[in-house]
Amino acid sequence: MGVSLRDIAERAGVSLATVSNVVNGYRPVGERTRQRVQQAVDELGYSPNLSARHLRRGRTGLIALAIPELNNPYFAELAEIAIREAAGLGYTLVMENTAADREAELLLLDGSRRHIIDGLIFSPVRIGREEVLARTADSPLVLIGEGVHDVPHDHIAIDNVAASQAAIQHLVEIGRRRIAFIGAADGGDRQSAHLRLRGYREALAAAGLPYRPRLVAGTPEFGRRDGRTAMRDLLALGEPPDAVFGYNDLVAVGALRALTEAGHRVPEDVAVIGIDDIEEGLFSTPTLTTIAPDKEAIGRLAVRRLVARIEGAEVTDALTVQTPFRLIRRESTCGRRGGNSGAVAPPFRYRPPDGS
Amino acid sequence: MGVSLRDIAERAGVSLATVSNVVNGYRPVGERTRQRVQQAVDELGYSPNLSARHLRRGRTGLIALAIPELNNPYFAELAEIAIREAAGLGYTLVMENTAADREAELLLLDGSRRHIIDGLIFSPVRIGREEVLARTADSPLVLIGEGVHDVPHDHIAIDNVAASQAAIQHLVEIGRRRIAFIGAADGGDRQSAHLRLRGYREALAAAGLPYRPRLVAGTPEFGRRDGRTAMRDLLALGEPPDAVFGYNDLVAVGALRALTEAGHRVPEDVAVIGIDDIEEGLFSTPTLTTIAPDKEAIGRLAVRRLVARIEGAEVTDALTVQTPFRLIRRESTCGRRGGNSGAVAPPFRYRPPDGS
DNA sequence: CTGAAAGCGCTAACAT
DNA sequence: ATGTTAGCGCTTTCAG
Repeated sequence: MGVSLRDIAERAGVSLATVSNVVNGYRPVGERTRQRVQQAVDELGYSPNLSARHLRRGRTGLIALAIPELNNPYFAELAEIAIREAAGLGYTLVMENTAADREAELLLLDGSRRHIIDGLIFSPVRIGREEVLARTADSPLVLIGEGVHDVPHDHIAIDNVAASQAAIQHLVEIGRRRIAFIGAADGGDRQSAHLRLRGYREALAAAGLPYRPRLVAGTPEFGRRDGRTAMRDLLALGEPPDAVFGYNDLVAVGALRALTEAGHRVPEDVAVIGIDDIEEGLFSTPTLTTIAPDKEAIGRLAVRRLVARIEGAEVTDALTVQTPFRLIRRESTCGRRGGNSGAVAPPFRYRPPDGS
Repeated sequence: MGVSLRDIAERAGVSLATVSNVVNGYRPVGERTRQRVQQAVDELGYSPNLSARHLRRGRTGLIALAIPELNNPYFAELAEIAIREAAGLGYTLVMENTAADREAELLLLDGSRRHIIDGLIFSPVRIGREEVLARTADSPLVLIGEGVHDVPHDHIAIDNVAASQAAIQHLVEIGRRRIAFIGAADGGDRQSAHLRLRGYREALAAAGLPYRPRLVAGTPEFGRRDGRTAMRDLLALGEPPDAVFGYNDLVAVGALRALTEAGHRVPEDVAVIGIDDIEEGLFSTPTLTTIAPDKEAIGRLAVRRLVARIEGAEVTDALTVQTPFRLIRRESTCGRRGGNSGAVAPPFRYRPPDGS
């Protein structure tokens, strides 16, 4: 094994506790003593054994971020932010991919892994309020996304209904009337798909447009392939749509591809919009108009709330934060070519998050 | 705290050691005893405290995967595979994003984090052989990618020179003569960029084509933006190229975008090929021809080798494995439209990896 | 086949 | 300001 506190203590001629205090700064230490200890630490190359520390403290220093699709760039970007934030606070973040699987989600809530992590940031899609309430593990839980509401845990998400409305409103403003939605949850269990569908319907109503069920396409999952397949089906309709709202950017990219393959012009024949603002949408042909959530805010806030809870801030009630989003207009709805960065509209709606 | 071995032991009226043996199966246990213990475990809901186990065993059950760009879908896909494989072997994988930063890479090799992980899978890009040899940490290390060679560690990678050659050869076969390369390492420290450049040069020579330094574009990093910028520069040349080989798919996608913006047709005017086979290339317009490494093999092998070392297989020498790759022809070099999955060429070169 | 007991390295309560 | 000491929960000899 490596160098332990005891080795340092002997070398420096002091007690274990003193070394610990020099290393961690729990208690003040005399200047001369500190120097002797520091020297020993440097010479022997000490670094603490985390297993021991964690055993003693009852914490592991690990937090988990559980997401339904690691392959979705949106989550990859979110993960990157969260990892950075966690590291800054002295925690190591491990990623758990539930693959949108119900069993995996249940296991995460109460499985044996729970003993290895101090807290969990969770984006559930296949379980509901009941399951979260039934959880027995007592480590802090922060929810992200719209999967579950009204549970006694911190919760961070954008307002999906409002986001959808913003998307549809934009399509209406550029003169579209037959607006399709791709990515309604087929199985019926992805809450955010329902909310985005609701926003779609409400925005249509507000614009005085009829709701046509045939223009709503369900998808088994929410990747590029799903978007492409659904778009093909939509095109097979007698009268195809003149605009498409994708559940997310991945679905929208798939729709884009199907349209191109079928020889339709975007946005002239069909306009396309998504949600997530993944970098890919800035480079697709045409570039993709999107609703951009504030990933930075979501990732950082989630980690900060979680760490605050872990470190004992039981004071506040569970709080729900709506993070801001904005509409980014690009070629897929505007028809401009050659722009190298989508024009940024002023925030459609901005609710400044409550700092941790 | 939770339920401990002691709780179970008391409940079942046996000793600690027996419970441990029932739970872990280290030693045989009498049938009746085992049942009593099992019952207690079920009733009380025991699951082992990993910190304690790790302290005792001197291992943490954590392995790290350190990559230079989490945002690159290639690495995200690789990570997903590795996480799955690690979980199957009873390990938790944590991701470390070095962001291609030299300091971050050095820290990983010898920093304090090393005490928290049992082993490291590392894709270095800014450090070289010397630094790896100078490493003092003694936990197992598996290298992936071409960053560092000839060190006493297991190493898994594709043959970058051969991969480049395959790419160039393909471009030559479809009649291209002015072939550019985007993604030479500007700073000069990304080894794989050098190797891919070498393959490019050798393949040009083999085809009897001249090497034109002006057709080689360096990039500061290797993302979509870099590809786009470099492509623009290339187009500003008096006589632009008729084909482009991107360091990776991301760079190629950026080049694709620059070409489209500038009004060039792909592949008629300029053919484009990349390396990595990210899903995005299957949905871009045009779809992207690419050299596809066997990510599944790389990810699984890396984890398996590492775990084998951790668990004491000191027997074999460090082994270097070349994983297979293949050329996938899509629209960006073939001009076919409407195909929904790129035609798959037979493997250009296949070296079956040595199973762990 | 089962039990008793010695720590793994660290922190924190209690002394001095 | 510093030292002593009792465990955290587990694995693993060594005895029976």
